[in-house]
Amino acid sequence: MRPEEQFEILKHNASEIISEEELLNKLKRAYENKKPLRIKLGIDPTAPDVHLGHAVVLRKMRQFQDLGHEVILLIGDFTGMIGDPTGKSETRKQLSREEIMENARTYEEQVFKILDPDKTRIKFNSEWLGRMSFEEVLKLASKYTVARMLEREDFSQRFKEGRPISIHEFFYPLMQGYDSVALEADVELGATEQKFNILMGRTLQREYGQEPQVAMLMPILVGIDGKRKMSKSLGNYIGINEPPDEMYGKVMSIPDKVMMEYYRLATDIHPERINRIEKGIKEGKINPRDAKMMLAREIVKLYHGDEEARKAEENFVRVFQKSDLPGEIPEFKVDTDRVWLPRLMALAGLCSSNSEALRMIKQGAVKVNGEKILDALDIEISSPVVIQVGKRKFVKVVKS
RNA sequence: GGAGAGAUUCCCGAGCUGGCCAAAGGGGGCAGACUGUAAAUCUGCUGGCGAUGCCUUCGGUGGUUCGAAUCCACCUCUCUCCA
Repeated sequence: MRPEEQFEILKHNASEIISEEELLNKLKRAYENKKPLRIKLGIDPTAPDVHLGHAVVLRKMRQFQDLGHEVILLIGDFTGMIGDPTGKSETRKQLSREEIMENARTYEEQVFKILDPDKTRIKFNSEWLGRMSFEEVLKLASKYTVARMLEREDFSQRFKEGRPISIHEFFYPLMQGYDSVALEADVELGATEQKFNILMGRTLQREYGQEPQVAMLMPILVGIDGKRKMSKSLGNYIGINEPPDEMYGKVMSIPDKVMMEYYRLATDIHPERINRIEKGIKEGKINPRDAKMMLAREIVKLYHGDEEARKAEENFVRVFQKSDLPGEIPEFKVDTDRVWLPRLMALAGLCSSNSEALRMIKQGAVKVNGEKILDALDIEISSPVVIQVGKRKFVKVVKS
């Protein structure tokens, strides 16, 4: 494909490209020399749950791949020892070789739902970072100043507020930047929050006599709470490995006001059609709920296929619009005839403790076989019993 | 190296003239009502335990006391100012 066309495709949805001109030039050169660009995406080996937020970047990665470029998934096994300084995270415990490999494997499994496994190279940055001598580290550290380091928002803010910053945290951006040097990356992809680190790569590449990489920054997808960025630790994420029903339900629970963001960043629907949907909602021609159902179906389809998406929608309608039981309810086996309800709820994973179960019961959140229960009773399990907690948690208790 | 300040339950943050403290208030979260598993609003809950009581929790370890988040000693960590 012609470089200009490639450029237009790649530019879509990106929140910032530094610089567009450089990217276009690199694309042109790659085209002329028939030498694909080398695209870097760094990932942390500590979070094996890939979610829709990651997918925004990964899907862009896939575009590069489909255009014939070389994609490198860089597993930050060495940088993972520090952890990207977010201010919250203290120094992370060092992961063992096995843990890292295990995490990397889990990661691959998920990531290859989006990327083409045959066209993806995987690298570990311990390969070069782990071998650096102290002298080389000093050389690296001399390339940047404290003042410039403090420009990073996270650092400056913590500095200003008198919160601790450990010296070794300064090394995170340096290390990430050095990865680009070691890989001779042409483009580094990341979320906008990665801007500082990715720009560091440019600086260091220049210092080490290479042509600087293009920084390609993708927008951050807001979590299902509609407020903060999607992340595992905030618990507001939709994992790409989640079962269809769960995924569908989570999409339905996002606030209306972020729905269009999801349309744009998490689906493959054509932008013009998205605009029409947006307009339709504004003019009251489309019910926001229906638009959201379409969105949910679309997202589920992406990761589970058409059929599963259709089933998830059916289930959703049945459970939440007709307040029926879901088609499939997870079973929980017990080997006694009578169980104290709170205990049963805790054992079946519907609540985290007996005490919480008691609270739930008191608040009228618990139904047994469709009947609201307000007292902590014993339950007979001679025949299967369906317990519902809140709107969405169901378990069928069966005697084993 | 010196001088001060501080570390509280998921988070922020009161309490710190010892018992009324499982610990105010807010945030977040969960649940109920209303809905479209949306938003807004109102209400309740928010350490564990078959439970009007008991157990573990207020940076760590010891101590004083009938009794300590609260007092004392030492330790660890953090911040601020000085060098």
